Order: sequence, then C-alpha cells, then structure tokens
Amino acid sequence: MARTAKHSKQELRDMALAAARAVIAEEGSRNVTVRAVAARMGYSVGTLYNIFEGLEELIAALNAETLDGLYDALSQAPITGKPEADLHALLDRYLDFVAANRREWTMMFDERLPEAKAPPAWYLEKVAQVFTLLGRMLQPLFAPGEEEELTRAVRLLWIAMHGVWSLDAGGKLFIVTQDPVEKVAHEMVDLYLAGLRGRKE
Amino acid sequence: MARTAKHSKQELRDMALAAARAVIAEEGSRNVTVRAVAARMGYSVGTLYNIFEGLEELIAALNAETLDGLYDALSQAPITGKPEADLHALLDRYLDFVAANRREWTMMFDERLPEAKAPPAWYLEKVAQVFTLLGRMLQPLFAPGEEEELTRAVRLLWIAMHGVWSLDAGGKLFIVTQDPVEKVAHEMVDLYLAGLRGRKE
DNA sequence: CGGCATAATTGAACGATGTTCAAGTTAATT
DNA sequence: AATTAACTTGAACATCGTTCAATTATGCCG
Repeated sequence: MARTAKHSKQELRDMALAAARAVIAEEGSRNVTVRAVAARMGYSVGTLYNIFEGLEELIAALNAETLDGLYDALSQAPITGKPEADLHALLDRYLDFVAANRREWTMMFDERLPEAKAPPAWYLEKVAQVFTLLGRMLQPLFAPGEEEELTRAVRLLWIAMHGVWSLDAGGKLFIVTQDPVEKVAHEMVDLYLAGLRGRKE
Repeated sequence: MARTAKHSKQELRDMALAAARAVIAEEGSRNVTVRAVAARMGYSVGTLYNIFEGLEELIAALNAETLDGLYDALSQAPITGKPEADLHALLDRYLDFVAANRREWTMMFDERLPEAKAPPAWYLEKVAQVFTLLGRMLQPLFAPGEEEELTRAVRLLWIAMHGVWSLDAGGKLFIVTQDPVEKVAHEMVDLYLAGLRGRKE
C-alpha cells in the first residue's frame, strides 16, 4: 500500500473512465459507484478522489467522452448543400449513435448529483462543436447576415430532437405514439424544415 | 408507540404529501427524504412505509398532484379559434405554472429511483387530456378529414415542447442557449406553426 | 367488565451510498 | 543514509431507503 506509481495520473484517469464504462455496460449506469469503479480498476476509493474531485467530476469526464464520440459520429456525415438530405442523413447517424450508446447517453441527462452548477468551458465548447455541424447544414436556408437566426434555428432543432430522444429513453414515447423513434425523429425534422422555409411570411 | 389512530389513512396520506411539499419549499427537492418527510409530519419512518410502498410511490403521488395542478391551469385557457394566439396563450399559462412550481415540476423529470416501469394509468389519462386540449387549438389549421394529420401534429408539438421542458427542468437548457425558457418555448411554437402552415404546399 | 386479537406505530438495524483523512509505503532528492 | 514528498490505502462518518420485531392502544367479543 504505497506510492508504487505504477500508473501516471493520466493513465489512472483513463483506467477510471474505462472502468466506469465497463460498469455501465455490465451493471447499468445506476451502479456507477465510487466503490464499483475503484474496485474494477484495481485501486481504492481514495485513489479515485486523488484523480477526480468526486463522483460528479468523474461522470462529467465520462460525459465529455460521450460527447466526443457523438461528434465523431456526426462529423462523418457528408454535406451536399441540400439541407433536407443532409439533415436526414445526419439524423440517422445521431440515432445510430444514441442507440449504440444508450446508457452513456442517458447519463448525460440524469442528474443524480446536486444542483445545476455552471458547466466548465470545455463542455460548452464541445456542445458548440456539434451545433456548428448543424449550422453548416442549415446554412443554405439562410441569407448572409442571418447568422443570428441560423444559430437560433440550430438550437431549436436540437431541443426538439432532445424531446424525441428523451421520451424514448424514458420509455415514454409509446405514450405519445406507436411509431418507432426513427420515424418520429424524421417527421420532426420534416416539420422543422417546413417551418424554416415558411418562416418568412 | 401505539395504535393511536389519530389520523385516518387518508389523512396521513395528505399529511405526508403536505410535509413533502414543505420540505421541497424549504430545503429543495433533493432533500425530500423519508426521514425528513416523516419528521415533518410528526411520525416515524415506519408509518410512511405503512402508507406508501416506498419513497418512489410517495413521489409519484406528489407528481400526480402536480400534474393535476398543471391541467387545471391549462384548461382555463380560452380557445378563440386562432391557433397562433391560442397556443401562445396556453404556453404562457404553462410557463407561469412551471415558474410558480419549479421545484415540484423538476421532480417529475428526475428519476432518482430505479428504472422505467410501466407508467400508471393516471399518467396516460392526464397526458391524453392535454392532447385533447392541444388538438382543439390546432383544429383550424386542418381541413375536415385530416384528423390523422392533426393528431400527428399534436404529438410532434408535444414532443418538441417536451424537449424544452425536460432540458429546462434538468437545469440543462442554459447549456444550449442563454435565452430564458419562455423565449425558447415561444420560438418553438412559432417555428412549429410556420411548419404547419407551410406544409400545405 | 375483562381479555384478546388486531391494527398502528416505533426505532433500531442493515446494507448501501459519497466523502474524508490519518496513517502507511515507496520513490526521489539531498 | 536520511529526509522529503508523493502516492495509496481503508477504516470511519454521515447520510440514504428499507425492513421488521417489539410495543402499545384500540375495538370487539364473551
């Protein structure tokens, strides 16, 4: 029990996140616990507190990686300049990613921890990255100089999509409709695009 | 320590819910704890478990009351036949209610407790109630015989608004935008209505 | 009127949780 | 070789939800 320094701080960080991910996969996100993560990475609870300020920060780091993963998945979507086609293609990637990382994605939104604190800057940047991606696709629908409206439109789309996903993740989408989440999401994009094209009148 | 039977089961239920509400108001929803509620109503933890199956059921009962309150607030909105005006007026009532019951409203969305179970019947009914309300407001936008599209439109609006609700309730809306929830919600309704009107072509 | 079954109520106990920190152990430096 | 500094530990603390044997008052029945 001592300073073996078997692993650097960075290694420990990675080990912890990997361990947390393993816990999520095998026991569910509900069991992502300081003790569970520590045990799985072969260290004690104290070491975890040496790396992270607390469980909250560990989960935040996990969410950061998840967000990076989403961005990687989305950024491979082609941009042809036709918003309809591009958005639907992007949506498919989003749906695939969320389906493949359902538990991790859920963690980003359940707050098992205290009250809302101000998110760190790097977190906001990652979100902004994704928004920029959306913005590039929607650009053809806006005239030069309408950047403000463009960003507002991007945010609304994101929020609306979050409504779809969040109902689905909570198993409550079927209360609203019998349609599968993919269909609902694409309908939402259609209605949204129709709104953008018709907004001038 | 005995069967004083000072209060009927119904009374105890009401006392518990009132106590829980007091805790929410004074200490925040995070402190709605079996012990805190029990202490505040002058009983022991055991008694609470005699009334409710557990904390989850207590919170569910609380949420039921909250949802009733929302419907009461919404159902007073007038229906003039102009969807734009009606929807925005309805939205204002919603926003007022949420502002006045922010902590209670938040509780409906954080599931601090186990996993998704089948939602109770009362929840489905109350959601359907709100759907009907929305449907009446949107009716002027649809020709007779388009009932199918009407209900689909209502669902999409509900889902999109849920995106706003759930992000705001989780304290995560400000990650997406700095605008207040009121502004975002109204913008969402505007875009949605533009989409409905523009879809006819 | 007395005894008894029953229901209501209690609070200690259990196994979790996140978090703290004194103590111990090793590596690096002097 | 001695000292310093960094690392690691795990027991301890205060919570949490939940359980349940024990205790007490009530209403009923003979």
